[in-house]
Amino acid sequence: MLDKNFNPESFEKSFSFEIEASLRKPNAEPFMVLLPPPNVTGSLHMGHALCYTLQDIIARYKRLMGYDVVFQPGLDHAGIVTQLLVEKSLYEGGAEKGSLTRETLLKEIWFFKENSGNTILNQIKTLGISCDFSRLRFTMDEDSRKAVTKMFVKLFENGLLHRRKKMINWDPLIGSAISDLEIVEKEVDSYLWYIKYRLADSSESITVATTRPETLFGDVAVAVNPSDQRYLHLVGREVMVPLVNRKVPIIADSHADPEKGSGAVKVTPAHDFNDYDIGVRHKLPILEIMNLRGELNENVPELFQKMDRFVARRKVVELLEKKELLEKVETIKQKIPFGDRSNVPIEPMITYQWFVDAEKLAVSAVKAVENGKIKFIPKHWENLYFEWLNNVRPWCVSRQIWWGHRIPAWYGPDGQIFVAESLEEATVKAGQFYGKNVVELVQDEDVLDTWFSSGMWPFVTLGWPRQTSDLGRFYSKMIIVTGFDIIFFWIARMIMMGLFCMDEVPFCEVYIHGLIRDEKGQKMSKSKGNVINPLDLCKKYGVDSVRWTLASTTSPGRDIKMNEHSVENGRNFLTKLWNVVRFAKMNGCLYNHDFKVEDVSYPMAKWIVYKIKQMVSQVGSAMAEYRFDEVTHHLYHCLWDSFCDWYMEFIKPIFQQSSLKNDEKRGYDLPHTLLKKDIRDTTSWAIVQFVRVLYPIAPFISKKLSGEMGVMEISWPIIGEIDAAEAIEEVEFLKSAISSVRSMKQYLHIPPTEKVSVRLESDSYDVADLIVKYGEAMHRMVGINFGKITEQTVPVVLNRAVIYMELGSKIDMGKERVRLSQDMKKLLQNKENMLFRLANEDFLNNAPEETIWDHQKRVEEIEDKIQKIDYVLRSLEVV
RNA sequence: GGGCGCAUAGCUCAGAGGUAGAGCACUACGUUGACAUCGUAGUGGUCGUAGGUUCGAUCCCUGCUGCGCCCACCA
Repeated sequence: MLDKNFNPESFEKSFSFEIEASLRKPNAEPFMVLLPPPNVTGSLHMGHALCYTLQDIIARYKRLMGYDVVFQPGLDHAGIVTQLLVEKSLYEGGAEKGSLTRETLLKEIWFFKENSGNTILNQIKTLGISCDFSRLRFTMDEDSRKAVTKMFVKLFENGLLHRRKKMINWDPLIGSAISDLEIVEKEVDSYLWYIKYRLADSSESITVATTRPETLFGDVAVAVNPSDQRYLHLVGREVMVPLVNRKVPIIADSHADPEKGSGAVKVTPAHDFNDYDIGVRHKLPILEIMNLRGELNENVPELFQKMDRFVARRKVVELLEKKELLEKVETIKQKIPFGDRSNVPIEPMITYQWFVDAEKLAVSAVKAVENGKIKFIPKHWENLYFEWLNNVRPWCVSRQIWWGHRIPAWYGPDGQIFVAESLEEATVKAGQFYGKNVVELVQDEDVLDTWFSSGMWPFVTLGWPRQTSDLGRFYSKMIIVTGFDIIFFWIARMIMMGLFCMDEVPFCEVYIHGLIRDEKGQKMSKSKGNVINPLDLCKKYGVDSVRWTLASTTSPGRDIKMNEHSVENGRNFLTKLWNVVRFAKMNGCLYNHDFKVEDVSYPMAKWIVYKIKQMVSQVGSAMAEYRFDEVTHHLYHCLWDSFCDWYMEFIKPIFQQSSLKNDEKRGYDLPHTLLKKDIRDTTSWAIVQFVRVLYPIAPFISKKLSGEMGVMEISWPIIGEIDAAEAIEEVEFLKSAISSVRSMKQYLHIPPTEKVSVRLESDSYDVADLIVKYGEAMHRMVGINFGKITEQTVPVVLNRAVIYMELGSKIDMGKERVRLSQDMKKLLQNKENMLFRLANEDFLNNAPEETIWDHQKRVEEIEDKIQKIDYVLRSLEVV
């Protein structure tokens, strides 16, 4: 027997889903869910919990629907993050800065990976995520290394990958190039300094406004707008760069904006993207004044050499002021780019890097979404995808760090590049190139952007470059579930690389979920201290409750405001189900495998079968559309409202009849022995359907309760056809009768426990039959006895029936009349509205037939009620 | 500057061209055998704003306002 208390912890640990996750169905339709591989350094946060839960729901549902499902787990080596983290812990452990060699650091990181990489995997298992862990992959495992290397060579040989000297975003803290995507703009308080540049050949000067005075050492020109009348006469003349007194020209370039600053701008091609472009346009020299650590180099006066860029800034300003070259200073709000991992301002630097021609790869990637081969859910995210890909710039894939896939390029003594899958191959190529056998080759020091390997994940996890059977079977039959923030980083790159490499889209659906926020709608962050740990929630409320809550609060295109309250809600629902099963077992219900819904005859049973059939189909449609909120909604209301509140209450007398004494039976005897078995079977059947449909969302309790009902295998319900129209009518009538009587009792302040005698009158129903079938239940549910009425009565007007309640002297006839008159007024108003519409010719001509028919039916119903109330009102007048 | 999303009950959010919904909260009443992690009955909304299309708009279209986000630029 089940515990009285619902305690998820007591059974959650006893279920493992590894076997069913690894089960293959070679003859079924293939379907794959590709888990976005979490970072090895990661630990589970709410975002993971949501993302993974949704995928798990999909994977489990697809399994139930008979698909051959691969739910592929993995871990991402997360180059920069991991290296920073391990370095930090080593330094904190006493290692001297700069003392680490490539080999020792890599050894340490691998050690860290072996020991900590499992943390998040175990957390994923705790959440009940049914990945096939026997397929676990790591983005830096040997197979991945081979694949990445091959891809690099392939891109290179197709002319889509080049090594170029270009200006890139340099992160001085990490000491590496980073891509455009790894930058975050931050608004900071800053200054705009107005600096006087003296003309070389006169005492005149031109004022230049800048936010970066320290870069003036690298100035090679001053630019003004060609249409700026103030400065036109100066174009072509020369100015002295302050502090170094180097002559540079004044040039006309449209980049200079007369509205901004002083209208004149210093040009530093080596350290600013726009200035670099100006430099190219005007064939200006490039003067680099900074090293890769963000310190000024030997091209600046000695005083400033090796000085940090921000220290140098203060010093420069100080000196300019002293020399009276500083005209004025404005305080401004400025947005400047920061490295997203290092959180330091990035520095544009001209360096050699490897670039993928993303512009070329983007063409087919855009097409694949345009022509519907890949669908985003919700669809509007496609706009974002298009916007980015249509303006995509070369992707800088080289990183000057050590943790990652080493770039498979080797350099000859003269700098000649040999891109190959191995040193041996490179050596052969070099031999051919130089015409001799022994050539000393040096491998590129850099590693690849982490997203390079992630971008290949859909086919690498399927075995590529080996032509495995999985690769042919599951590639492009996938769904990806993820947050919008990695549409560029990951989704777009998977599509580009997949199309390039496999000539086919990697997946067909991309489900983009919302962000989890705190209850005030703020982003969760450690610094704000508003982080909710999903595992804490699981511990407190049970994993299933958390999963249920995540599913029920997610809706397309909307972020989730998370609070514990909503988890309580989920827990309460599961508790309800738990108690349903307790009730069933107390009454001897066990799943009967021979039971057929077609054989059900008792109307209440037919009704619940119908309700469940309807629910299953609604849940199925919702699942197909990934509307997890609707899935839970339908389940919730079918179980709680239909099954618990009505079905269970109605069948109690049948289960409990035997315990009643004769004088308590009030003559509502039914052929109980027969009925009891039918009802037991129906009840068990119903519970099993609930538990099955619940399985994708709350697998632990589903398994547990399914077992309790005697069903070991969970499968999706298949429900036969039944003709339930009459039963539905009857039950809906009973429901409205009971609700109305309850309402009336409350209205008249009759205590719920007080029994009331009633008389049911109807020309549409067989009153005696209803009383035999449901009298006992109605007695229990509302405290009414069917019998003779002698005293004053109050009528409860129903559809096609009236119930008269005996109330003795408690009724205030005057009050009753007022109440009924008010009801009447509303009904008349309602009827009038309907009739007005029905009298409108335009309405009749244009509205769909169904709508018109609906209106007419409604009028009939209203008229019936009006008639009854009218009748009752008149009878009250007689009294 | 370009783009996207959102605006419905006190709160969190569904929703559909034809009688406005749920959960929570709130009010009143109620624990004898499934469940107080509960039950019953209620209160509560001119669906942001101004126009347009339509027989009919809260839903479709346009403008506006407010909030959130993305991209680009910023000397």
